[in-house]
Amino acid sequence: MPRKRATIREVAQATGLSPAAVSYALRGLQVSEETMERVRAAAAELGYEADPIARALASGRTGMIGLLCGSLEDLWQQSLAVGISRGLREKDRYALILDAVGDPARERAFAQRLRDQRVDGLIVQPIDPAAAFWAELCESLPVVAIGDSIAGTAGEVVFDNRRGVTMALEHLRDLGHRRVTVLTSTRASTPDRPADLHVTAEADRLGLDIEVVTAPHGLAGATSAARDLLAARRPSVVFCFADSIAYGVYAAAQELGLSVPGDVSVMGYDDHPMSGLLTPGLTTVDWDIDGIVRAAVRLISAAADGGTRRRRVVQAPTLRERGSVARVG
Amino acid sequence: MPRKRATIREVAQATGLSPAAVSYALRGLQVSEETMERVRAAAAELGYEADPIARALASGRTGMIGLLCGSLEDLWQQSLAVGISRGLREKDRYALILDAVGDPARERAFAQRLRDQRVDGLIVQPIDPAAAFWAELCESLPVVAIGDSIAGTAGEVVFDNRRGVTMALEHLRDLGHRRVTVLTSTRASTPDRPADLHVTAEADRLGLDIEVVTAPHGLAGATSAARDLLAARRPSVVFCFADSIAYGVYAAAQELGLSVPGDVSVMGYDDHPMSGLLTPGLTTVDWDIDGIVRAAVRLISAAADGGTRRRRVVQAPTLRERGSVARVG
DNA sequence: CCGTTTCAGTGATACGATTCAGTGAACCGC
DNA sequence: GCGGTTCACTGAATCGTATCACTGAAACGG
Repeated sequence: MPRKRATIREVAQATGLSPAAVSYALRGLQVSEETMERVRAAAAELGYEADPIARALASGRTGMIGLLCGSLEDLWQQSLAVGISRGLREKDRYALILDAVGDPARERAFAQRLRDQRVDGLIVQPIDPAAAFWAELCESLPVVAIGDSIAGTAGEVVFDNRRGVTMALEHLRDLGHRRVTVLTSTRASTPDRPADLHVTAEADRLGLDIEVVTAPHGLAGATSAARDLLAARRPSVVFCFADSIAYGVYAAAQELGLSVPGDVSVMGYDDHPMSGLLTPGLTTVDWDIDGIVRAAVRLISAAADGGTRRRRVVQAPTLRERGSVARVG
Repeated sequence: MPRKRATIREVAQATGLSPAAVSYALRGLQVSEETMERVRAAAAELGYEADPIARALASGRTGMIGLLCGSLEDLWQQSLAVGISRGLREKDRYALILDAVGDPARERAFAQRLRDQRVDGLIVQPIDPAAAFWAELCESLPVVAIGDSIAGTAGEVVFDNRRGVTMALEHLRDLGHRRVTVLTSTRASTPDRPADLHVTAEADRLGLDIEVVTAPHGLAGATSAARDLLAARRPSVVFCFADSIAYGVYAAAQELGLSVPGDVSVMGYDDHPMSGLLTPGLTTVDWDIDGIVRAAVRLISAAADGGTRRRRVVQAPTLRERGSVARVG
């Protein structure tokens, strides 16, 4: 039978102190050096460790940070989640990760569930940044948004999507492409997503013809959408709004016996570690995932520790040219 | 200011019942149909939802399952984690994911931390299945092991590694390879890992020469180890003990201007979704990740719900031949 | 030497549920 | 109409910690 855990009361008894004193001592508060030592010794002796649940109930704090992902089918978001999780660990916090699977309703339900779980803060890659419930949520706990901006957050790490889109489209134009098919996913389907707007605006400015196609989320969804697309009309270039969507295009091209970039050029957006390993390497827009992770962890830690200044970090893109876009015309 | 949450007491007051009755009613226990309806209505009216923390303290259950990963640098383990997390959601449970980053000491600390968090069960991909602390842990909560067997678990999903290794090595032998370099990672560095044993045993049986090289964990570690390996002596084939290690070999080969499989053949182990997208596709041993996810979720749910029968699921491998292994001799 | 701070520690209560033992009423068969 | 069940519900204890309001003693300045 599992030996019952020691409680704070037993430590109190062992040291002849009150439970309150022990509670303070173990957190290095209000007590003399000597008592602290004594308490620590007794705690070690009894194998005592504070019960996180009871602690959470009493203090309202858990040490956990909620991480609400838009869709973990996306490999880039997986990398982000893993990175953030590890970054938080180094700050002695834990990540509670939930995956909205591209569904706004689930995003809402999960966000509230995380609040109920008393996470000390929430990092979110919003699917629907314009939704109303965020306002209420931001009032009851610090929120850091990644990607899209949400009103009322304690901080945000946003991508300069205008710049990223411009970079990508200019690159395509410079290589002679005139008509661009944009392949996005349901993750990005909210009508007024800034990135989508930028695409049409920038395409206009650059004199490019644009066609936007939306794929179901996930590698399978992207592959099947790409298959339909490539089979129906063969676009000269597909601009994918996530590297993992581009992977789907590679897969579809392979199935159909088309060569990249010979028959169809592909441009990505994200830079996942695998993108350099494909043949040809995927030309993409790199958002510096490590930088994003560091910024997000820093912002949420500061906010959860009571920091009050609202911070906004704008991530600058870099073009990674690897060979998946051909020169034409 | 955030409106304070409604408590069970307020619902009790609103319905004229005792808090106990409300508690029962909301869980569909012990009360009349009519009262249940009344309570539900009042709860909805007040926007009441049970506080998960208080509930956990009182009942000792959290609805969470701990997921302790060996190393999330490994893309395959990422897929596994995402899948399990989603599978648990469908059973109305949440996953608390921790990453041991290939470090046995951390594995131990995290396992105990998860127990303290009162997870209802623990799914683990053990780094060090022989460690002593598992026994104690298994006594205090249901544990399901994936990959390697641990004594005392409530269930396990193990891979028929003997069979998988045999498949891979026979395939290499059939294609004429006589000397095989095995590239493994620190994740697999425990001296007596069964899979390693199988390699030498099977190699003996098949009359193959074996050389084992260990890489640091993660894509970067694998790449640098592969770079050293390929530069020093050019093996005819590298058998990687995880697809993500194979990705490192692809990267190193590309850097060094070597072709796969022309200059060096590569065999993987896992079958990650990306493996089919590389050029050439990675020949690998597929463990049916969806099957593993389903089995693990089923086992831990049963155990956490009080099921008592110890279950063992043996996963059978399939060879995915894709073209990264050349015929020689 | 007095009044005020500071220090170290105490006792009680709060956090918000679950759960156990018990209670009165209704119902049962005989 | 009586002992025994069952039903629907109540009251109180419990989970293990944090925190608030105090208290007695020591330290301090003038």
